[in-house]
Amino acid sequence: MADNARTTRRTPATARYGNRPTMKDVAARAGVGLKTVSRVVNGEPGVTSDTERRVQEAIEALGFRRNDSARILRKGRTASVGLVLEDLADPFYGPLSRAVEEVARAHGALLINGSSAEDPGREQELVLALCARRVDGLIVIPAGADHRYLEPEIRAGVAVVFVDRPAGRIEADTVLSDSFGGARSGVAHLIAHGHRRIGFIGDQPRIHTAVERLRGYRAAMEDAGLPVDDAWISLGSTEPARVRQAVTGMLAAPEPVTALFAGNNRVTVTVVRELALRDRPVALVGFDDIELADLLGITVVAQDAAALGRTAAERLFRRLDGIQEPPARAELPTALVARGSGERPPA
Amino acid sequence: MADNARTTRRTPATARYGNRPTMKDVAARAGVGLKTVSRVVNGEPGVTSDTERRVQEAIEALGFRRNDSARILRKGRTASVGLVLEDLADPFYGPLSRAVEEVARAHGALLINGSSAEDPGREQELVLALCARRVDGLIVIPAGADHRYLEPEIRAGVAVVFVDRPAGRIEADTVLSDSFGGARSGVAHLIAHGHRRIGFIGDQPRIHTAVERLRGYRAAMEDAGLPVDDAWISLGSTEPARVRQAVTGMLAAPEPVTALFAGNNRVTVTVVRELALRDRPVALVGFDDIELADLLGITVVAQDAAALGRTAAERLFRRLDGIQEPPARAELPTALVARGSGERPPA
DNA sequence: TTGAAAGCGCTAACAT
DNA sequence: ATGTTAGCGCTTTCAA
Repeated sequence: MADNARTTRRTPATARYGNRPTMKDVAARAGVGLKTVSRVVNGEPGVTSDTERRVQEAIEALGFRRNDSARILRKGRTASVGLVLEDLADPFYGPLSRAVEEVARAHGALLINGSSAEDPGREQELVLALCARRVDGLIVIPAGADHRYLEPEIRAGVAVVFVDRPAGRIEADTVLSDSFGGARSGVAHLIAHGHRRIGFIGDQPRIHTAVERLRGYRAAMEDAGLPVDDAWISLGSTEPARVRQAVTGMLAAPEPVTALFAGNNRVTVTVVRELALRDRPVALVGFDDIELADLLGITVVAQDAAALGRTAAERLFRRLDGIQEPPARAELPTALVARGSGERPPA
Repeated sequence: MADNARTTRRTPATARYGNRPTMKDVAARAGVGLKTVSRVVNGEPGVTSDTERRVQEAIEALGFRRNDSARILRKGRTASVGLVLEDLADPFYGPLSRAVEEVARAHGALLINGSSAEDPGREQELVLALCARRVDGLIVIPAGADHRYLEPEIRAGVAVVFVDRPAGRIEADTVLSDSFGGARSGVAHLIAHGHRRIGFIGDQPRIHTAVERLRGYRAAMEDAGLPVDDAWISLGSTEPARVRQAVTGMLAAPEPVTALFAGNNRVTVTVVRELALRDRPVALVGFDDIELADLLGITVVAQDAAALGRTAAERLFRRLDGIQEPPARAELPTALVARGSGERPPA
């Protein structure tokens, strides 16, 4: 046993992986060659059942588990995909992430998640860290507006799919919800219920969906031949304080709005809370569905977060399977769910 | 250029990593040694600024990015941690996961997420896959009740922290919410408002928190000297249909309950929906806070999901930093948030 | 059926 | 300041 692999380690200072047994150790213990262990571990044919048994015993005895880091290095595939989103704690992204995970799992891949916190620098840092790990593919909900930093990676073979928002300054597969159409139909719904002065409170203008939804708002107003007062439009942070102020401003005007369109789930929540403080019956339609919105009677334009994730992941794995199509853009429909708040007539 | 590394590849069939340039390629292009490239890439000292510039140029020109798979193999640390939870789409786990991510990020580590879907087999499969990847540490919200399969891994040096629910049949660091105390105070709150017949609707009895909360319920009843009728207790799946049936049954009895305690967020949501269909004013306290519960006036026993995640992750990284303490159990407090539904008097 | 040898791309140790 | 060599633990290739 003097030349046991353990004793010949040159670098005992750093206990690698807690000094786990390797295939070499298993081979030594079972009295077989390294490759035979590899065959057993991977279920490859060409091993007699007797040899296999001996190897299995050695594996059990030593508590061996294959080191996938080495396998990955050798095989050149990590069987993992990265998902960079804004914030996993946002109820919109949880289901999206879960849907991606399910598709990845069906393809035998693990999912590495990262939150950009809506910071373009952090997005890039995360994406490149994932590229350094050689994830097979990447799904990105972009925070930034310029993704040229990804060009070398894509050329090198990383598959990338953008979801929820489009890529900036590069061509790439993209899966979006129909923000424009959804907002347009939501605002049209308010107009159909008699409203003529409608406020729009949305996310920051550098976010694509915010701009698209505003465009939908304007289109609906124009379709109905209604004028739009700049005071009825407020884009900015989704911080409650900012949203509250916007609501207050629009309702305090000499000719106040009689209805509001909220640009996303976080805005909607704050608007609902703010309106609950007042007597005035202001109509409301929000973009994104929210848990318990049914009980509160909140009319929403719902998008299917899970479908976004699933569609993006399926596209990604088709790319990984080698399809050679030009980058495509998919747009998923939204659904107007009338629950009361959007059907209130003007005061 | 005849002996360029590219041309001597033995395995061109499988385009590894899309045939990305390696440090060797960069070294050849910059006319320096491999180790010099490594020094530049890792910001190590001992490189003249002129050499560094040439290396940087080669890196840019080739679009080189360090292959962390190789680095990981060599260094024996993956700088990643795994988190196995029940379902990332559940609003309770999103914030928990995000909190873990933030701590991991502060330690330079990435987070690999996996959902067990409350299936012990899937939990084990995920955990072992993460061990094979040699994640530095693991945070587990267990679905199963027997974690002896982790013993070899823990002996081999993987740090594991259990959160939200304790490990089964092994000793391990654990971070829990005070389910017993929280439920007890929630039920005591209902009793203090005059209720004597109180129903308990909880999750499946194989889930530790469900049992603990039921124990809290019983303790509160006993503290008040109140009898408990078995018909007032219903444990099982959190499927809406099952919960609806439980509510219906308890309210249809000859001596119906006048208040309900809901064992977790999913149960609460369904109970609220079910009660909204009836005229009878049934009091309700739910375990877990829910978005918009404030507007619906739902009294809850709130636990801090982010704090659970943060505490568990901090414990994990202290383990990775080498502390040698016996496994400990932390228990985080809950908070009763009165909003109306729990203060309704008996009908 | 089995195994020896080469090498994935990097870093550690040791020259120069 | 820079380079050379020897692995990390696995899979691939090829020979026995």
